[in-house]
Amino acid sequence: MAFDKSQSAGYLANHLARLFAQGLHGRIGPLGLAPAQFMTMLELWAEDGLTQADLVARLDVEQATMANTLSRMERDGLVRRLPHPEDKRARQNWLTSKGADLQAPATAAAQAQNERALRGLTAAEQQVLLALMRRVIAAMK
Amino acid sequence: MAFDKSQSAGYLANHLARLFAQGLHGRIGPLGLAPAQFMTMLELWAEDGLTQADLVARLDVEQATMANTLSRMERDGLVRRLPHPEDKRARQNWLTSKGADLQAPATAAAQAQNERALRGLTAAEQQVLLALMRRVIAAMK
DNA sequence: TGCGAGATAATAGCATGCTATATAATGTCG
DNA sequence: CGACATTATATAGCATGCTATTATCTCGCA
Repeated sequence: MAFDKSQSAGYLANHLARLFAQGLHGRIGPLGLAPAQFMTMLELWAEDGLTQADLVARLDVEQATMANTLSRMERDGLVRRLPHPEDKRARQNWLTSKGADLQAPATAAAQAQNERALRGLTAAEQQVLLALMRRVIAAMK
Repeated sequence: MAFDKSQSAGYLANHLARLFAQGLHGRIGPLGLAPAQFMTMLELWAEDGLTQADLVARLDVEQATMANTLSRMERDGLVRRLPHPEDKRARQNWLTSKGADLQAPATAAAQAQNERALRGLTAAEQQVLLALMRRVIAAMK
């Protein structure tokens, strides 16, 4: 029995994620944002001044991955990284005004990408898909 | 209204794919295979001697991505890349015996990873998830 | 108090993925 | 036949993601 990739959840998840990333890249790239930067900005738009460790916990990526992403975001003028007032090991990540101003256009672009991707599904099917993905994620963590 | 990542198909797809990749990496890494290499091997196990262009079409990755993956696979002794007998531009990718021998253990590992990920869903729910992911992928291409 | 464990971040090294180019071979058409 | 487009592959450059390691700093507890 051959391994059928169209019956493999892992294969489909990988393919789905690549297509989403490409689509998002095309929509937010013109704003000066990359996909992983956008994910990080979402957290900072919700609560500014988070540390790298905070972001690692909220986004479930490795510390080294977040360190590199934050470094590129600082280079690109999206955040400033200032010493934590109570812990000399840590740095707080604060949005620049440029970074803050991107919230509306970037979230609109991401929403448009999600709608584009899901437009062939009914509202009920969309909710089923999201719920099943959340359950599988929770089961794998 | 804040953008809710647990309601974003793109965010969930990214998270899901990362978890699958980590799990698969842990299971097939000991065999000497990386995830993208496994995906490529699946096609070669089904039909040996495919060209890079064949693999690009079947796996829906960019040509440059496949070029790099095949180069690492050759370096790792999984494939041999020989001149195409009828087209001097192309090279055929042939499994080594080492590569061929990995089919059973690697597909078993991938199957185990899929089962691990989906074990919290009923068989019906699993089929719904796969079907919805396939439809979204088809809609985005 | 002071030492060792734990926490925070940076860095090195690698695999995947992308876009953009470059090179060579093939194919098409006037 | 020969110019031009097309096809097959390679390479450069970059973003994301991972594991492993290191340097600092904080904290709890003997």
